[in-house]
Amino acid sequence: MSFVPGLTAGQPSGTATTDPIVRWVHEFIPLLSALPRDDSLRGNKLRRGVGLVFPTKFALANTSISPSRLFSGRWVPCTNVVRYTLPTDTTTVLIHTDGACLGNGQANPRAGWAFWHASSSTGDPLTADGRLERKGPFGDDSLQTNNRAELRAVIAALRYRNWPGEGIRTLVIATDSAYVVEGATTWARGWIQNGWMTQAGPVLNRDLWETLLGEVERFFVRGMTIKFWRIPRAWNAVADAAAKAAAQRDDDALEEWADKFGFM
Amino acid sequence: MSFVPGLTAGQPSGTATTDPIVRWVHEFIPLLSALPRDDSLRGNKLRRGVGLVFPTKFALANTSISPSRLFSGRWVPCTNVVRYTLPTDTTTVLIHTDGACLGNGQANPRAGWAFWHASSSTGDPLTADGRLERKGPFGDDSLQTNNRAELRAVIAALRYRNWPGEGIRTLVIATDSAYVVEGATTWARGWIQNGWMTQAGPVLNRDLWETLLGEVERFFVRGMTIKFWRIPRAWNAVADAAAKAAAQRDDDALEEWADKFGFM
RNA sequence: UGACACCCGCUCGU
DNA sequence: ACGAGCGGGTGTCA
Repeated sequence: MSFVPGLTAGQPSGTATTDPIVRWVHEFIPLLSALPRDDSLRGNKLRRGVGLVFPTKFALANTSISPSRLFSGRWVPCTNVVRYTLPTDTTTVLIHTDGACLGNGQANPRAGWAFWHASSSTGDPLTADGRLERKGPFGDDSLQTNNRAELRAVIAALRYRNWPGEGIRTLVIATDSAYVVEGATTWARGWIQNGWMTQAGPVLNRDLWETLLGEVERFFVRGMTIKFWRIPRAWNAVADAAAKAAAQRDDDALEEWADKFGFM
Repeated sequence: MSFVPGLTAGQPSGTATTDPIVRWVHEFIPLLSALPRDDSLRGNKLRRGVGLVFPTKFALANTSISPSRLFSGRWVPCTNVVRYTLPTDTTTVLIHTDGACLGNGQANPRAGWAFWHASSSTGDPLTADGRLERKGPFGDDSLQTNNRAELRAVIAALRYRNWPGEGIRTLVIATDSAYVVEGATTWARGWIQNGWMTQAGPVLNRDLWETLLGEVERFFVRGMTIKFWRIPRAWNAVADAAAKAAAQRDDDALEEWADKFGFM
């Protein structure tokens, strides 16, 4: 998690220090005062992110070490599932996301999303999935595209459960989409500063980007952090298969945005 | 047979005419002046095509009419074989080609090619076949793949005999490989214009594509035209069986490219 | 220009 | 059921 540059820019450069406590105060106090006064950060209502805080890249992401080697299954009693956590820090949980769009860019595209968040006690992967809705989270008509599906998968994962309520302090989102990872961790800063413009015009899928940032902020004030990990496609087979299957399902795409909450 | 766009672009659009003679002059004169000055088009030496002329798709290729219904066997005295020609035009001859590659993409692939060009007077199909060489026509090391085998089959068929010498004016190559048909009739134009690049990098099997185009040009100046027909796999059983058998033969693949010329 | 996805099609195979 | 060999395209950004 890193902070929006504008909020910390006021700190005189002469006061630079390596004391982590001092750094924390300098970074955190202005951030708290910038929190929205309304209650949009409470509850689980959809909200647009304001650039308060941005996700970062998963630091342990290495050249060739796969998620399955870095994270290990750990049985979670209250939910009765096996989540994948760091052996050194069981409050850091891994989720794989993926989007699919059959006929992407063609006449009748069908987009679907999925994420893999746990395994059953018998070892079967537990996934959630769905068709991409015809409307965005704020009611905008939208197209069925691969990139919207990738973004939708992440938002679905973030909104699936009250993750901090499970004691999770860091959620690692593993995806093969550089669009998602770079957008959330790098490009979003610039977009917020320049009014959501790109070289070629307005940023596309802005509604989903803002929703994603909104979720990150909602979790931030509850002490949970979001990290992104760009993984090779070959490491994302479970979520990939689920997303393809969801896109293929014969039921038509829902008209309106519809959150899917996990049991409990 | 169609002409390279750049060579006819000089014709003022105002002179458009439907007179076939005039059209022929406009198209053919610049083409002739673009012919290579050297003698690379004479004899039967291997040469790289330069984009002078491209094969086209067989126009009579229809939804569901099979080669065996469209072409009929016709005894050719001087060679003592039965060739398959159009009843309405016995100078148009049909050849089936196919490539095979056992263990394609695996550790030790074995590629072979075959074509079916005639039948004996007793009705047995006459085919030619071989293993794919380890080196390309210009000496490049190359892999044993299905697509190289498909291309090799076409080149082998074209170089098998002095076809125009038999009075043939159109050679129809029937293959189940869309890679071969689209590549030769559609994609090759673009490749020549942009330096043999594709979205993902250099065009693969360029040596074989250039050789194929070279043969087309060699025949063009002798008044013979090459047409391609994409047929379903089920219609290519004879060539398929021969190609598989050639790939399976225990003799190792030849190191160097080796043309096979038919008897006579 | 580059990158990562998402596909569509045909073949070749295990 | 799985994979590779090949091409065409769009979705998106820097």
